Amino acid sequence: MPRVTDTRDRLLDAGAALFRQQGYTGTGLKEIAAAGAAPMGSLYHFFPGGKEQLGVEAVTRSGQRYQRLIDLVFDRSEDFPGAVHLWFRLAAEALEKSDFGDGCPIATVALETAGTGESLRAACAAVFDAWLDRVTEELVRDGHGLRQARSLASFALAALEGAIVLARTTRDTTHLRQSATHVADTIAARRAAAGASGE
Amino acid sequence: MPRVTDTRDRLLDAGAALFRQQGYTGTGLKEIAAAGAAPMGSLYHFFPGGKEQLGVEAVTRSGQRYQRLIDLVFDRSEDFPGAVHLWFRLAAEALEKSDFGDGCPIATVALETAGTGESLRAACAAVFDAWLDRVTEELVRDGHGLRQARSLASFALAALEGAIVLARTTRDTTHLRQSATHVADTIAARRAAAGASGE
DNA sequence: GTCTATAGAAGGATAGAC
DNA sequence: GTCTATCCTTCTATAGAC
Repeated sequence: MPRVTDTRDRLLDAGAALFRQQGYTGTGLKEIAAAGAAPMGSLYHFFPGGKEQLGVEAVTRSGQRYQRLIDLVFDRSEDFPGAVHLWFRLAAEALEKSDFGDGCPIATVALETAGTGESLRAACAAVFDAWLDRVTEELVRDGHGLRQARSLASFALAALEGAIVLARTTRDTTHLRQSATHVADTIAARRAAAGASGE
Repeated sequence: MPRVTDTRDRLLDAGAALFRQQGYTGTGLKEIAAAGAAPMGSLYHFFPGGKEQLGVEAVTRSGQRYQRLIDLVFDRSEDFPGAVHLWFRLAAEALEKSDFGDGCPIATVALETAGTGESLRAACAAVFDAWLDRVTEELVRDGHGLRQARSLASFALAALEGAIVLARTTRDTTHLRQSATHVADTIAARRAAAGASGE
């Protein structure tokens, strides 16, 4: 006996996966319904707000899931520079395993809907903010002042996002390894400087 | 008496602008024709390959135009760290002037078509490679070894692209200023280290 | 080369039986 | 809650007059 949320979850997962690979406008509701093994009627039963509602919920879900991966990265790393290397490496492996299909789960949707579609843009922004909060927290724990931690978190996430753009487009994960090195080195140097000047 | 290329150029410019703001799948050919003040018949007269051909040519054109802006940035800067600050600042100003509409002219299309649409993906990759070549050349001129210059170029472009993603999504150009500082500092430190160890 | 009209397919959204 | 059939719009693409 299926739980009432099974179909709904399948649709969200299918949507999240397709949005990640093809973007929001590039994915049709019929495609999502087919991938989620559900008829159109069920899709609109669970998401009366249509594509926009499903998009917002899928982005939010993707954001939460990816945040658990960030948690895992920090759990397994000694310090922040080590976490950066692991994080970027996992991103590179995800790309390689998926023939460069699985990049950032929300960046494509974020760019597509930054100008049109305010609700989706806001959902993507909330996800980025949550990730930045988590990374900032870890940098503070690693000895950085709050202000600098915020700045470095934005920098690290930006480098990751941009490296994924370059890697997917050129089909070359070298970009991720290169950015990882420079980001990790920069943050290590910053911490040394902060420590030296009296934290 | 209109030159034969006028209409064609207008369509390319209109397409490039719309793709930049809304992405490839989010922009319709009728929209491009209307923005270019041309009927559908003219669009297919100049672009018999349809949307894909127009997309490839628009991306290529955007890439060349943006490369001239990169040239200008380097012309006006004393050294590479200074160029980074100017470059990121111009990107921030473009976003602010356009209500966060004008980000990277090709990143959205690149992410949308990375998996589907090989010709567009290749066109975007060619643009990124050309930009990276130009930046690498400048880093070499600034005293970096070729290998390190390539790596730093990829890193700098990645940080810019990612910061634009964050800025457009959160509607906050702080991300661009923060990444600019860290990228400029990192490259300055690298150059000092390379210079000290005997280039 | 320019323009209108329209074909043919795909997309989002609904209705209504079960 | 599930599923099918269908409406309406939009999209890419083409035909054909001028």
